[in-house]
Amino acid sequence: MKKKEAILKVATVLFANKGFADTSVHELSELTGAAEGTIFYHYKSKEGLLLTILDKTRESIVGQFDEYLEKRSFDSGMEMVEEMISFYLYMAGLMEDQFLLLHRHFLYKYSETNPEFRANLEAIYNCITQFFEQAIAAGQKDGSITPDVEPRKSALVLFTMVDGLVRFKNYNLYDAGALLRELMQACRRMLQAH
Amino acid sequence: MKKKEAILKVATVLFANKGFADTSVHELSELTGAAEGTIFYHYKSKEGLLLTILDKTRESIVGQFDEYLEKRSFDSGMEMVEEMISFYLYMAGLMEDQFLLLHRHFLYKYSETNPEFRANLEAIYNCITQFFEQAIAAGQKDGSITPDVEPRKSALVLFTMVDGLVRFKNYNLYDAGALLRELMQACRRMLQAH
DNA sequence: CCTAAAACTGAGCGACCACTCAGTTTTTAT
DNA sequence: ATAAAAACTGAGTGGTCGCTCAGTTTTAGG
Repeated sequence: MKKKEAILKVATVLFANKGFADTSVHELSELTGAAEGTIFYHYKSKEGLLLTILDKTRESIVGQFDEYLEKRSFDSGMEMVEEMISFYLYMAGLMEDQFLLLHRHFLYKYSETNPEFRANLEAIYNCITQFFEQAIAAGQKDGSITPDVEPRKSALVLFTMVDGLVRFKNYNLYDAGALLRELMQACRRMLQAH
Repeated sequence: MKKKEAILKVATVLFANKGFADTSVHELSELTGAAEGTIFYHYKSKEGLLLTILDKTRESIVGQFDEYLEKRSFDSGMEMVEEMISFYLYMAGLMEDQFLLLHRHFLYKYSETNPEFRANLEAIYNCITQFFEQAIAAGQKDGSITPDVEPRKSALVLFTMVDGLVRFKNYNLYDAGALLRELMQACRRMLQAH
């Protein structure tokens, strides 16, 4: 069971950082110490390996979000929004390769033809956006968030911002850390009741 | 000169939609009617072809932004911000393939080792973010935008949002059109003076 | 019409690709 | 200890890749 895990781990890093087509099975074999045949023994194809990685990624992300929100409680909806943004960015740092992978276009190409890819991606995005939506709806109930915004759509706009920040970091475009404070302030201004 | 252009056009579409590694020179040859040798006659390598595409993309995007902002004038900084967001999204629709290409990771991989890639990407991002920054600074002067925000960082947050929306559209994640109104409202709330 | 430059061709090359399979080693259960 | 199952191996296969190059066709100027 050692090599099976090693293959998955190394493949996650390489697929995320080098790309799917640019990572050869030969390379995976060299870096894991497993023969090429072993890779195909555990995962029937290179695409199958990618799907397994995506599966584990979904499991991990959705699991950690569920766990976090079960344990935590919040004084207000607005606080929940802020804490969720922090937690998202914390997770993106913790699972850097997986979040980088989620920004890779080949996943979305496969999901056009393979429903298993599609289902995993949808599960991840739905989980996150739904929690944002719940937070906004809760905030509108307790008065911490303005009733002028539409919860679902605002949740997507929030996600756009947070996910964009992660993309900045992953693509080495701008210093994401320096923007965190400004992003938080922007979200607060965007949602706060008067 | 006919085939040289055709190669560039077809390659732009395929690199953006299928990816760089997943597009073969053979395929480009078939779709353009040019022999494989012709492609290497005009562009010394596949990577050279990609660089030429990026070069034209930068030229086009920066050129159109400059032209737009030279011709237009705005009543306030806030209006300029709003119009720039509209124009960005308008351009992203007009040059769909080029904007999709800019979200492709292979460009950022090449830019780590090839300064010509880096320079083109920086020119594009600097152009857009600087105009956003100018708009915010102008708004702070004319009183339409709150002095509480830092122009440069807020410009990057704005860009995060707009670029994220384009990504949603390109990746077929959510209906970007339905989010436009909410995004605009979010930007206004985020920046408006009291 | 002539000629030189520019545009174009496609067979061929070595390298690499994902994947297979017949056989070996290791693990597990009895 | 033994046998069955699971894990693992790596040489081999057919195919595709980016790219070259010797030669042909088209274009442009005098």
